[in-house]
Amino acid sequence: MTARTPEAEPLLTPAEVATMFRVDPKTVTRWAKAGKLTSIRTLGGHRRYREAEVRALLAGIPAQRSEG
Amino acid sequence: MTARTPEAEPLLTPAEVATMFRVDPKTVTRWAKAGKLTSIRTLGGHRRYREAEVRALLAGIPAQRSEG
DNA sequence: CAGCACTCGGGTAATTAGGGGT
DNA sequence: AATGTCCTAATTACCCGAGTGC
Repeated sequence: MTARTPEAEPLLTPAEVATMFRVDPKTVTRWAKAGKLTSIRTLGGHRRYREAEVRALLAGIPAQRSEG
Repeated sequence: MTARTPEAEPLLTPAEVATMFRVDPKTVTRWAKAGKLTSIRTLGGHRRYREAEVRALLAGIPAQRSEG
C-alpha cells in the first residue's frame, strides 16, 4: 500500500525530556553523554531522544538496550 | 519555548515537597522509602514526586488507610 | 536574509542520596 | 516509630558565549 512512512520514530527535544523528568535540559544532555539515554544527533549536533525510551524510563523500566 | 508537551505529568522536587509540608527534605525521602509517597527517579537516582499526589495529601486526603 | 528560542560546550554552586547518631 | 542533623559522594542547576533550527 501507500506506506510512505520512512521508518519515522517519535523523537523528543531536550526541553521536552527535561520537562517530563522535571530536570534541567542540561541534565538530559548529561544522561545522553553517560549512555543512560539513547541520543540521536541532528546534522547540526543537536540531540533528539526516543519518546518510547523516555516513557519507559519514566515508568521505572531500567533502560532497554538495543540488541547487540 | 515552542516545545510541545507529550503528556508530561507535573512533578515536584524534594525541596519543593519539603517546603510545602514544612519539613526537612530528608523526611520527604523517608516518606518515599516508606511507600507513603510515590517517587519517580531521575536517571541519576534523585527523586521526583507527583504534584497531584502531594496536593491531595496536603488537602488531608489519607494515602490509603482508615482513621485510627 | 533576519530574528528568536533552543541547544551546545565548559565550569562552579546548590541540592540530593545514603548511612549513622540524638 | 518518626524527625532533624552531621558527613561524604554523586547528581543536578545556573553562569557564559557561540551555533543550530525553523
